[in-house]
Amino acid sequence: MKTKPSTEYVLLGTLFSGHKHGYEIMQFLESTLESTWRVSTSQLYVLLKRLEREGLVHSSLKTQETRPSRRVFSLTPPGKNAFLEWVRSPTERVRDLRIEFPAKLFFFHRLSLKGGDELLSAQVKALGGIKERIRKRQERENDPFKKLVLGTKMMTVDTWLQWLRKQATHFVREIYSHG
Amino acid sequence: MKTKPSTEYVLLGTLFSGHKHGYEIMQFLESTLESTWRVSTSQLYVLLKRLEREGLVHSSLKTQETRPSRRVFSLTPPGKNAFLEWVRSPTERVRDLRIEFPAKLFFFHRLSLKGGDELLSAQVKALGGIKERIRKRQERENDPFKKLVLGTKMMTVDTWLQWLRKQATHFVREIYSHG
DNA sequence: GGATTCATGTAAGAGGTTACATGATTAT
DNA sequence: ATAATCATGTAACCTCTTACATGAATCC
Repeated sequence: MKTKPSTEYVLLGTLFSGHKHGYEIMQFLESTLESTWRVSTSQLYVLLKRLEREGLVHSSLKTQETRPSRRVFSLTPPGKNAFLEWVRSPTERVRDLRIEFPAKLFFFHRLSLKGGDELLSAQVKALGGIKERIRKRQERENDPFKKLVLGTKMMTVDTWLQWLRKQATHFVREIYSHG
Repeated sequence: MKTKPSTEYVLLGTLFSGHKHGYEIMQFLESTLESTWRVSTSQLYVLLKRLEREGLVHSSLKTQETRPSRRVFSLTPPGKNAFLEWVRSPTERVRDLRIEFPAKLFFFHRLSLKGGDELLSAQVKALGGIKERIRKRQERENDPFKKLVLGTKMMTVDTWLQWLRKQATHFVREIYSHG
């Protein structure tokens, strides 16, 4: 099965705690995820339409007296599953960690989901595998430029590993102590 | 003036040392920049066409006896300038550093360009400015999730600063000691 | 009276990917 | 014989961005 762009999972996540209409989703994202995850309004409606076509989301029109009608969206059971699977899986590519992993932690926090520790250790394990592959390539690489590039990759992975073990772990622990 | 996607500058860079035809550019990128910068063959020809339309590159057909004709590309003076300006400018967005900055260093190395130290210090300065802005936002941020995200940004900037001051500097110095 | 908020969308374009098309030549 | 190399391209599709369109209601 083809993996979806993560923005769609973020939209599913915003509907996890209950139905919302498009404009409401937009405001929610702006106020909570803010600079972490911006979706243009036009793109938002396109994605919602797609999610509905795929059966992950269901919508109905609610007319209002003094305001334009709202299209209210809610998660279907497959949509709920798709989100849960996404939010519990570690991010595979290092370049995607920057925005995707914090978003996952956000939902663990916001929705008081269980399994934050499992996600963390799964992510650490995934990065460990990547690190090992980089190390092996570094060993048999002679070209100084390619060594330099592999060095930046190794550096990035190591930095994320440290972050996962300290800041992210600390953040996840706080979810349960306060929630 | 609208900035071009950096792949186009990389193509200009491959022509800096002399004319090449499309297939040759492809092989050059595969063997030298390898995993750092991959362009699909179809996209390569599209980009070359665009660069010619914009006057940064000039081409002519060379027929061969036993092989298909080649379209040979070379830099025009504006193309040369555009490349030099790009390669000497620091990367503005942190997320672009990963692939763009090593590519710039690659060309400094490969083409024995002068001003590597200047690029390094300009990049350090640019990151310093970004770091300062993150620091200020961190100070007045209270939301724990947003603090966490700002933390990842700060971490990334710091890691790159360290890399620039050590590995990158070392690499640039070696250009001149060996070249 | 003018800007912002509410509320939803379409259209055009930028940048990229994968698949497809062609066809001779050389290496295994 | 068959696979890989040489050499150039088109077509379809995906994701996202920016601009445009509409129109009442409410805030300043």
